[in-house]
Formats: sequence, structure tokens, C-alpha cells
Amino acid sequence: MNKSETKVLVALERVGGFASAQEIHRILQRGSQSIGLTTVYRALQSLLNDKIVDLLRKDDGEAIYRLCGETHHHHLVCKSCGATVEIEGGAIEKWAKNIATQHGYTDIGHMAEIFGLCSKCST
Amino acid sequence: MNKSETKVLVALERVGGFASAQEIHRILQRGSQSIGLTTVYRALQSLLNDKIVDLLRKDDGEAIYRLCGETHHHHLVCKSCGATVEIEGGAIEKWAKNIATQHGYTDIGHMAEIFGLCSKCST
DNA sequence: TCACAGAATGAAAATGATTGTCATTTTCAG
DNA sequence: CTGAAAATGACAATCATTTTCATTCTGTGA
Ligand SMILES: [Zn+2]
Ligand SMILES: [Zn+2]
Ligand SMILES: [Zn+2]
Ligand SMILES: [Zn+2]
Repeated sequence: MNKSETKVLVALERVGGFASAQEIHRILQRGSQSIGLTTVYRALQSLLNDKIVDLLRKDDGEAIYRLCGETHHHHLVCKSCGATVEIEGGAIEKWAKNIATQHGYTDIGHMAEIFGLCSKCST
Repeated sequence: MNKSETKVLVALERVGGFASAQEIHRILQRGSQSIGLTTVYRALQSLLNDKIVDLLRKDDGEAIYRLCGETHHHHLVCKSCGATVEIEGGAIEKWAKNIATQHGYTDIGHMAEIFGLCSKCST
């Protein structure tokens, strides 16, 4: 765990959720923790190897990272106004794990979101 | 459904699984169905909108597409080789509906995917 | 303390998928 | 047939990510 990796971790902590490499870089530039973009990528690569961060992909394919072990949750989002509710996913966690092990898959992750119209927007 | 979209669909049928835009383009170039790369991307975009194809992401972020079955389902995907299993989502459908109505949301949809390492890749 | 090998760093260039532009061609309703 | 609108594709632009490579740091043995 070298100095750059620590800086990236601190940035991710501050963010508290997902962030792309570029966002992390921007954040660090702003403060006094300046660090090169290349190094951000290298640090993330290394943190991934050590399973200290998670990687997901946005819809457009950009990679986003977050600290592992942050509380995992899902979203219920209004299609019209964007109002969002955070969901504890107990049931779905089990579902994912069951299905995956049933098919011999390991190192399992999942994504789930629910869309709809909130009460305000559905009048 | 215009001519290019049809060509792309035919190519996807021949492939029988996932293919990237570039692969589809290469395949069509080979045969007598030549078509521009830009047009392949446009056709895929359009087919996505109409939910005629599915989009997934390889590990490196590249988009891959395939024909979508007509029934609603979810995917269990290998992060490494892309091997995919289609999942009947009974449990998750109920979960989504419950959560959403609990919060007063209507007109509900959802997304869910499970990813992991398939048995071959998890050595 | 000094010298030096190897690791770490980052600026700049390279890569590669995807998207934007725009002039040209095709389609088709009137 | 004719003009408007849609479709097409060559090419340029964008943007995340990776490579390169010269430079700077760091620790270790003399
Ligand atoms: Zn709403
Ligand atoms: Zn979950
Ligand atoms: Zn696999
Ligand atoms: Zn479902």
C-alpha cells in the first residue's frame, strides 16, 4: 500500500459512494493531494487486485469504483422526477447468491434497480 | 425496421451469441452485406431502444449485443469470459413490485443482473 | 553519509471504442 | 416525376484508458 493508493482511498472515503477514475483525479487535484491521472489508474488497478475496491460500469461503459464493504444497497427511482429511495436488498442478495452458486459461479456481485412513478408524479 | 437493422439482426442470428459492434461490422464486411461501421452502431442503438437486442459489457468495458428472447428475464454473466445464463426472475419480480408499492410507486419496471466467475474461469 | 538499483511517478503520446458531422444517396408520398 | 425526409457512410472528433519513457524518489549496503 503506497502513498498514491492511500490518497485514492481517502478520496473514495470522502465521496462515500461510486466515483470514476477521472472524478477521483479531479477531487485530488482540487485539494493539496495532487497526483497524476496515470497514477490514479495504477492505484485503482492495484486496489482492485487486492479487492479493496469494487468496479462497476456506468451505462456508458465508464468504470466506477467504490470502497468494498461500504453498505450495499439498491435504488427505487422515479422515472419522471428522479426522486430516489434507498432500499435494503436482503431478499435480492439471497436470490443472487442462490442463483449464482446453483450455476457454479463464484466471486459474485449483482446490480439491481427499480424504476417507477412516485406518488406525486403518478397523478 | 430499416434495411441496416435487418442486416445487423441477421448477423447476430448467425453469431448465435454475443458480438461487439466491431465484430458485427467485420462479419458483414466479409459477406455481401457490406455496411458502414457508423450504421452498425446506429442500428444497434435503435434495436436497443426497441428492446430487440440486449447490451452487456465485457470486462474491459466494450459493449456486446445479442438477440433478446421475448420473455422477460435476467442474466448471470461471467466477468471474465462472458458466459451467460438466462435466469427466470420470479423472486425478483415480486421483490420489485413489493418494494415499489410499499413506497407508493406505480408503473414499475426493474433491472437486475448477477455477475461472477463461471466454473471454468474460477480456477 | 554515499552510491546506486529498483520502484514509483506523471507528462505526453498512443490506443480503441463510440459518437458527431455532413455531404450524398435512397425512399416514398403526393 | 419531385421535393422532403430518412438513411447511409467516410471521416473527424471525443473520451476513457493504457503505454512509453524520462525523471524522481527510496531504501539498502558499503
Ligand atoms: Zn416523481
Ligand atoms: Zn444487493
Ligand atoms: Zn467464464
Ligand atoms: Zn425481472
